[in-house]
Amino acid sequence: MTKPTIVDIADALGITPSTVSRALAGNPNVKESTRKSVLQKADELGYQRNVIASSFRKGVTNTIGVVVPRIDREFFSKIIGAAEFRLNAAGYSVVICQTREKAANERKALKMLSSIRVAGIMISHSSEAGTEDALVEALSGGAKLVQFDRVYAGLPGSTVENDDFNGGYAATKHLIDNGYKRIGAINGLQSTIAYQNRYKGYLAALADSGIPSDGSIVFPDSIVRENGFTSAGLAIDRGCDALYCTGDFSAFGAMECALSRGLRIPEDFGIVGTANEGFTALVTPSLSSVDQHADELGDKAARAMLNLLNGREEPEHIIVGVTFIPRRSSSR
Amino acid sequence: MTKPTIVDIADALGITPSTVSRALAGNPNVKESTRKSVLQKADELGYQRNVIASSFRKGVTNTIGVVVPRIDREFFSKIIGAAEFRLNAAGYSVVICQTREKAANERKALKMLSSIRVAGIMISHSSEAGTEDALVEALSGGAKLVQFDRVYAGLPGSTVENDDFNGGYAATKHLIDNGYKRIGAINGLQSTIAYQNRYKGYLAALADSGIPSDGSIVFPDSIVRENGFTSAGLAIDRGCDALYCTGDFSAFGAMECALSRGLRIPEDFGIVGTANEGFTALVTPSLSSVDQHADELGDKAARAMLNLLNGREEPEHIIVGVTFIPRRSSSR
DNA sequence: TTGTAAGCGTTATCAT
DNA sequence: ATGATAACGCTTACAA
Repeated sequence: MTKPTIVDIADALGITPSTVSRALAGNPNVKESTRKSVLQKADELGYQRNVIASSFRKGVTNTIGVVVPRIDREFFSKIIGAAEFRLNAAGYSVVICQTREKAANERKALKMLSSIRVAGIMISHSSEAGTEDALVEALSGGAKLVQFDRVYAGLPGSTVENDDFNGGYAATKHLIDNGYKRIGAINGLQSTIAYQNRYKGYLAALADSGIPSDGSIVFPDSIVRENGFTSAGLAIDRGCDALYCTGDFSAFGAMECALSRGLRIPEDFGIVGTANEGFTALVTPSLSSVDQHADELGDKAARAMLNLLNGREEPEHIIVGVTFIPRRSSSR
Repeated sequence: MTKPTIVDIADALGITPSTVSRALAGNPNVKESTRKSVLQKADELGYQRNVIASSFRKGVTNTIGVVVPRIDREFFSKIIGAAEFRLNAAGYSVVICQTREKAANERKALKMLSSIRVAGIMISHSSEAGTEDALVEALSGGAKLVQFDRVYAGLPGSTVENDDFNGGYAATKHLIDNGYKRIGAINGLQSTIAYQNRYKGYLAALADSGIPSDGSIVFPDSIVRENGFTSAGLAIDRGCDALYCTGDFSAFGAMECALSRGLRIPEDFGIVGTANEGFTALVTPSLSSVDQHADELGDKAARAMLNLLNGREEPEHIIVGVTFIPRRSSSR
């Protein structure tokens, strides 16, 4: 026997499908007794709403598309985990797409999401820019937009970002407070806004303490371990006694370099990273880092999405605070 | 103006929607010239198939549900990342659900997936058992099943698991080969089949080398860092000079304990972990570990799913090999 | 408060 | 190779 529909319920009760539909949808214009009998019969028949039919009729699904560069990065997987939790609780399912940092993949993902008529799109853009048009196109069906972490200006919808400026500021200030005198920065490719803002924080902290900045000890490379190692070598050659790093892996590379040169950490050389990856607490010496509250960020992004879906008109622009976690690598 | 449909294309071309539908679906019974004109007109009008309508008509979506305990664990996020990549390439979208190790959440997730009529379900079960009925129910609509990592017997569909036995065997054998004499095990709660199999591998390696096993140096606790520390203390008290650990965090805890007691690693004490988490290569001393090839596992699980979706009848039961990665913590 | 009836866009069946 | 037609299950004006 085939799955029961609202018609079956209606027939069994001697009423019409519209009333059943209304009762099931919680429409207030349904007599309490009618609602009760409908719900009971539905239960009795093992009725399960045909979500596809419903979505088809309404022209939109109860699905949220989440687009990230990669899901297997701790930061993103935490965000997605938290977002999924809240969205699921609100009755939405979550479709994920990875761009692997490619604009072409991002376009494809957006196309796919719009084709399955998602109710909303949550996105952290790939490092390759220039997908605004595809995003606008994907929203043409009425999907709501929440951008998080990596955000484009000039688009509709809400945004959720870290307080990157203060992350950079706090980390740098901590190094200053610990007596480091010549503090370099491995500050990431400056095409990424977040990295720009962290760098601004770094500069502000130096300025506030009357320390002149020096471009020769700033290394705007991709923040991988190897680059951290290389840049740290140059920084040390140029007289640095500390490094602010906009990533943990580059910070770790820097630490390896300093240790390989016989420097003691934190006595001779201080290092702070960013992201508070799980490994930072486990390495020797443990690595100070800026925690980005990924869980909170994911949760807030999901809430912002739900607000839009629930009819909120004015977009929200949320800043999620960061927390500097001092550890051994910079505490003397 | 509203989104164009196949009716618009048909009207514009003076043919019927059926033909347009067939042309778009790649039905061979369509004249080449007709197909061409349809595709061109579709492109011209900016036609996008209404996937919901199509799914509605066909009774099934092009969506695969993936159920895992948590997405923010490296092992699972890698699996999902790889699976998403392959499934997307095959035209499927991926819905994710987290159970957070709770059977109740797993039931809810399965219900949700069946309600959105997913074409297939890929699942690694929560540690709370007993959801077979919900799974069977969720499959009643015809969805295909692939179980991975944590697998129940007696269910339809394919399975993809690690070669846990050989992981335990190889790691233990390596310790033996490095001259460790009294090798304990932090082997995880034995309700998990994978841990059972790893433990069997451990026992077999000992037996093959003529080393008697000793239950007093086997610690079947939850494999968190703290338990690793505690168990290692007992193991050391009981004369162990090495530990096989079925997880990396417990192995790390064990390492901390050994170091805190003034033991040198690997000279005095050897440790191997399992999972090859990112941090294992970064800690001091670096931690030997069993790599589970999470990417490969995710990819193979996705392929198994695609095979079922493409009509394969006989389920596959795939074992994904593991690789022991020797590092400093056990190499002397 | 409930019923009527139309229609969402696609696809499958049957006929031509 | 194409056309005609019905149907998938639900929602929603509109009418009663």
